[in-house]
Amino acid sequence: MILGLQKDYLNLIVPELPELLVKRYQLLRKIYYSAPIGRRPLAAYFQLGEKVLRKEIDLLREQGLLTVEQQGISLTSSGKILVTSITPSLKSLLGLTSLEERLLQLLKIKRVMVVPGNIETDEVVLWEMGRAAAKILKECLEPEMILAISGGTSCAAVADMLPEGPAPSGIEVVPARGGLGEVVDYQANIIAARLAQKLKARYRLLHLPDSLGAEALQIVMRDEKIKEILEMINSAKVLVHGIGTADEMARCRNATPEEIEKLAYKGAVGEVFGLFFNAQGEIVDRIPGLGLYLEDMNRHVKHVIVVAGGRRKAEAIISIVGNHPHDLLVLDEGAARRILEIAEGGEATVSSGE
Amino acid sequence: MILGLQKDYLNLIVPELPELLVKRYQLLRKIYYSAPIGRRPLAAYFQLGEKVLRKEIDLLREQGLLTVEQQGISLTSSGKILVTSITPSLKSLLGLTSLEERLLQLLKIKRVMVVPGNIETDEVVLWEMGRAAAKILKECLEPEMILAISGGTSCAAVADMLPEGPAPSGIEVVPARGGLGEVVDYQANIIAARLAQKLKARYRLLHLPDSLGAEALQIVMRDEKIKEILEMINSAKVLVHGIGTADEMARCRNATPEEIEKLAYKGAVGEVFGLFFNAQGEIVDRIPGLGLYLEDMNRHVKHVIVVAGGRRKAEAIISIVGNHPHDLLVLDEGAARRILEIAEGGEATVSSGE
DNA sequence: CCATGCGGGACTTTTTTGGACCCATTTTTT
DNA sequence: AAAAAATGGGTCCAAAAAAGTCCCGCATGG
Repeated sequence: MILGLQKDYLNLIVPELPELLVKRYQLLRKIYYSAPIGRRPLAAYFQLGEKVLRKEIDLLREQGLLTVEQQGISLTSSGKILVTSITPSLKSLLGLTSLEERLLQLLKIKRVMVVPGNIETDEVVLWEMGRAAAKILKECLEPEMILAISGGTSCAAVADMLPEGPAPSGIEVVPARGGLGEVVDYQANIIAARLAQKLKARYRLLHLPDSLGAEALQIVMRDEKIKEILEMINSAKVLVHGIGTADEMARCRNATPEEIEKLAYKGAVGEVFGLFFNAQGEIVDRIPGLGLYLEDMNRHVKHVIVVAGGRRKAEAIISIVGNHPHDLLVLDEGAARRILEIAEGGEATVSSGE
Repeated sequence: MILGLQKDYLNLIVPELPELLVKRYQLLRKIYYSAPIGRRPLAAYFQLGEKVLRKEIDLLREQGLLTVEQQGISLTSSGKILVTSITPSLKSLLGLTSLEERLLQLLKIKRVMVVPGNIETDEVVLWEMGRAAAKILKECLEPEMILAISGGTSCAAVADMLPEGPAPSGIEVVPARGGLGEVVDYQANIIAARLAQKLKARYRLLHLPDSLGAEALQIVMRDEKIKEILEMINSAKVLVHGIGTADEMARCRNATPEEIEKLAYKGAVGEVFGLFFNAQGEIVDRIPGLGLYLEDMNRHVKHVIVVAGGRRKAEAIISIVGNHPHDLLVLDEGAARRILEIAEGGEATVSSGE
């Protein structure tokens, strides 16, 4: 057996380190986002016994990382600094850095960022992903840029976690797509507005009337204001979007059983902008609506930031990110590990339903 | 509280890490040097219960770091690699690296190396120090060099731990000093011979007859062979020596109680080459004998490697190393911490007898 | 050939852990 | 203003894990 990096030594000689580390890191992270929070809700959140959690809290309090007062548990300034600063070393210690490298060459993208944890079992991972993506987003911003953002909880997290502060001037934010009767699209508008507020930028929304017939779209498109926004969307320089799994998207738009079966037959695994992709990254179906055209996007866009988390999103991420030249992927550890499991088992093809 | 380096985060969030780490590291290190060794002698060595030690052994075995067979416990190849490779990261994790930096500027020397552990409670630390010093020594070697080495267990360890292998040609090894009726000087000769053998180099010894009168020294010095060796010693380019505490040296040479009292009165704290130094680094007494002259040494020598370990050697090290431009100091964690304790308590003066 | 020391297992005692409460107090809600 | 809920802290007790002790079969080395 050949020993690798320095960090691996630690895991060999103190194998209980990762467990201790992630347990306490998760704890601190949760408190960071939920402070002040009581012992009982915390224990319930992590499904731990009350005494077990109390012991951890006592330990961390003795380390000066948190204070426990009548109104609940909060982080001290040291604790806050730790939670925000430890991530890089934690990542390399947990092997997430090497995970990132493997993803980078597997998906052939320019940059990837794996956030520790699994969004499906720890909701703060969503905020962490949002924070990571927001940080990247800020780096991409330039004056007079048009920024398109889509809907979904992931994108909402990006907007939420973006720190309010100075930003390049003249930026305009638009939703990436206006759909028909979709809650998600409604959120896209809200998210765009919120993002613009954080960036102190202007924004334009794309409101389409509910339950519009597909043929009526042609008429709506002739509207000057709609046309203008559509042009803005398609000349966006930065695009932020999440990724949906095909089945969830179908269920969410109240599809009939036949429609769902049809989607499955076509091999749809992922959805983005109302477009359904199969495992090979080909479009196999679309939800009627207006917004981004993929061809235009590939021509004009400068940065595409994809945010997605959770093991069940793995196939969709492979399908979409692996087959399009996206700039940057922010995902969680759960999705990352699952992606590599799938890739190592059957090279980017959908298989092993777990 | 301001958080410092990355490593410190780990110690904050997993405060039990150092304990686990050093316990297992010491264990592996001991096995490394004593393999194959049984469970019971190991438990006795570390003063642990048999069951406690067994648990650690089981854990390390499951990690593939050691094998336990009928004839005892040994390290696997992974274990050996780990013990020899983990030292740097271990040192920075235990704060030894910052200890080194503080020593560097306190003693105003060029290079310092702190070996984890305390020689007084763990004898393998002596071998580790020897190995560290031997490594440095190898770096210093050049062809046609004269190498002087003194006596003592520390220097013996250096010679013992030096790996047999190719070395620059034409090197000659001499003992740094020939004393009168000293066991230590006898060792110096042996150590020089052993070192030369490891380096495949020539060596010259300085044998002086026992219990020679001080006045007889003058006569002996006129001997051609003795003179020749003395010249070699005083033109040595590399010098390796240990450090003795004044009281131990006095006791070891069977000094009378009056002599010991006299030494204490003069403020002697450390000894090297038969010269006694007070806390200010001044020579206050000397054991009759032949060998290195300090003045000559300072003029010709290129590298001086000092090896010393143990908390009780701290004062002596401060006295001697802190007041002479020695090149390199190899010491153990015990001595290092004690030195800084003393220095912080009373700035390089002898105080706080613990 | 025997004595010594080895690892491994079994048994018992001790310590630690973990779960379920209750309590006084503060904060929030009504 | 009063009641309701949530806070941290403390206690009791069962369960589990840890640790000390002893014994056994076996290889090795004198």
